[in-house]
Amino acid sequence: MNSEESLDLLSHTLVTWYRNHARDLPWRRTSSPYAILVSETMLQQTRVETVIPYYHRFLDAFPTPKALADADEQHVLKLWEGLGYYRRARNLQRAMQIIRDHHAGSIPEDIEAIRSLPGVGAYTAGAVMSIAFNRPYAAVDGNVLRVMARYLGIVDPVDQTPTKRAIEASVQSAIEHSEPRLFTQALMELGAMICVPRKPQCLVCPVASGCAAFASGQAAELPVKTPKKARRVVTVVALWIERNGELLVEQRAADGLLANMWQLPAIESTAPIAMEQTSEVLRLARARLNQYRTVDGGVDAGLPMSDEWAGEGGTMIHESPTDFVLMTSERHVFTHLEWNVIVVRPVGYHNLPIEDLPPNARMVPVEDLRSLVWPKVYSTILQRLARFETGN
DNA sequence: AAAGCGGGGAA
DNA sequence: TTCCCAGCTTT
Repeated sequence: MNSEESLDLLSHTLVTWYRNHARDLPWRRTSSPYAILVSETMLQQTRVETVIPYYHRFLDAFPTPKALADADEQHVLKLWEGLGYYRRARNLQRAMQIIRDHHAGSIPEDIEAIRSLPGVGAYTAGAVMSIAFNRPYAAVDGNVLRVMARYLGIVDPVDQTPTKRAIEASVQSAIEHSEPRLFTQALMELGAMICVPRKPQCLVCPVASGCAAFASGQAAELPVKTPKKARRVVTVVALWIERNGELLVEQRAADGLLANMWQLPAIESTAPIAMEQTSEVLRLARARLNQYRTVDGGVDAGLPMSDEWAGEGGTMIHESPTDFVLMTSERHVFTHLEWNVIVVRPVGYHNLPIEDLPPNARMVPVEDLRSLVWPKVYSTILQRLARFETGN
């Protein structure tokens, strides 16, 4: 079988298999390009089972491009809370603002226009064109890279640009001889159900007869990927400062990790710190607390507190190494780094300048914490320390 | 080309 | 633990 014949087998046999084996997924029950774009965005680097409840809640709240474009960003993030890669949510909203302002409120049937939207790359553009509009544009995701690397017997690393381009060209060739809407989904369905990363089910694969890796017995060894860099470990010392039923919280910066989400006031140290190293944790906690104390002219770090701060018989925080109490700790692993969050409460310190907080900080009643948008690790911590529920 | 960007499920 | 998931953007 030559390569043209084997791609022809893919184009037809795979689609036939898909007609009989497709899972019943929510986004397969719609023809709305908007709903399909929402699903594709949520599905980036995220498993189908994880996405399903988010997909329903999100479309319920934002049923049209305009509804999403006009929404409050924190509302959008709230419905994305727990799903991760939060930039996707903000990009999707920006994209719908472009659709509202420049495309009369509907997703255009135009590959270039779709591809230019923020958060839409080659895969998502191809997916929307093929799935929503049934147009022959290749959509190559991680499933497809794996399936095609095996099917074509590609031993070069699939995460390298030249390899990926070659696979995209093959998929493009195949989809042009197929039913685009079905072909794109069939390829991914095969990757999800049969041609899985470990222990591929070649004996029930509908296209095994054309598969190079099956012929050579290499299926389980493909695809080849370049090794990933090790994660950094970061210690995060977070402050629990509660007064009159209100907790001091901060909104993170508008860019970077967990952008615009909320957290406890925290300080990071790139040097890994064992929990037993109390002195280093205390040093970080003091440094962070001092940032608040200097907001309205408090004392400098390391100096005794002024009379203004020593009121109510509060314990001076610099007097002893026992001026903070450990409340809890939580480890959280991201793709590229690892947080060890240590939550400490200052003891006997009651006079924070709550009338003069920096613009990103607030005192929030404990019962209202759930209305803010929290990263998973803080959601876990708040549930433990404040009987707090977000549903995530 | 490499790195940043979440969270969870499976082996 | 490690891998990787319907990836995109920035540097």
